[in-house]
Amino acid sequence: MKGRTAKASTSRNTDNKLAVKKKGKGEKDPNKPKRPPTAFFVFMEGFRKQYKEAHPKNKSVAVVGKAGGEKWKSLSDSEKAVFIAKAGKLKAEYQKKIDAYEKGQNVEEMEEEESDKSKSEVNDGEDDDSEEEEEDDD
DNA sequence: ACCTTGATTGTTCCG
DNA sequence: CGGAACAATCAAGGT
Repeated sequence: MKGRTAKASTSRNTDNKLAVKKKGKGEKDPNKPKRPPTAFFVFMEGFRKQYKEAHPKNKSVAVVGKAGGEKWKSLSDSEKAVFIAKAGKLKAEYQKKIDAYEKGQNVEEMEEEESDKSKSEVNDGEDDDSEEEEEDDD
């Protein structure tokens, strides 16, 4: 959870007309990156396979979903941290893709005028190769 | 569609 | 104008 500490209700409304989001799924962007899997999904990726081996005759993903959810809650913080770390990396990469995607759509129409326009370089240097596997035994 | 949880996003309101 | 807080949508997996 980020800084979004869910406060129950601060009585901050007069008419209760809170966010009504629409699907707006009509937009088709070929370059639009999908959302990266959350820690739970990353965990599920392996869990599904595991479950499939334990129950090769199962066909419902729903069953695996429920089982995964329960297992997930049964994991220790340290174990979950492993997936969270992976999700964190994926999220970072996703943000990078989004950056590129937005820039691609933004060929022109730049509201932000930068006096200095000499900067149009995307970081291509990949040096982050430190595989860190922190496993903490409880 | 079933189903899970987390993350991102959109919307509204207060300072 | 910006952040805080909340509400809703979306991400995959297999038949």
